Amino acid sequence: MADQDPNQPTYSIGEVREKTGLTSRQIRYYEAMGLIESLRTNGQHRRFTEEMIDRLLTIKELLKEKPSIEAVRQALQQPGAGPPGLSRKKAPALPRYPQLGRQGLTSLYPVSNRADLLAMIQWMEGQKKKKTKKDP
DNA sequence: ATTCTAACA
DNA sequence: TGTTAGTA
Repeated sequence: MADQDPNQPTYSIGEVREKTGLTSRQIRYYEAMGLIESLRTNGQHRRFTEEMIDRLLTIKELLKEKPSIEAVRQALQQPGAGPPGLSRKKAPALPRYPQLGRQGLTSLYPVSNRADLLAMIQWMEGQKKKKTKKDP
């Protein structure tokens, strides 16, 4: 069988916006809500594989029947919720932003959270540097 | 020109 | 959600 192409094509958020009909705002929001993940370039720009695009299309359809992001997230976790032919072995989609919906960390003690800890630290690093347009 | 995050409407 | 500000 053909192995997975290590150079799977990826698309910018602008291309994904055209392919899915979703706005960039929605795409980013769904990611922040943990409905989907995306790749990042060195400059933090999102990249999407075709599978991610399929998932976004699924989310788009699901939102027509499900009234909440919460409901869509649950529907996505159940097998068979997506397009036929695509089987999800895992559903690694949980909110990654400690500030928004849900939390990024569950516990500090198990060192099994290394990835989450690093992600949070990087997020905090980004916060330090950012400028607020409204300074109270 | 495009995207990113945060914040405001 | 859309839009805007200030960056990278």
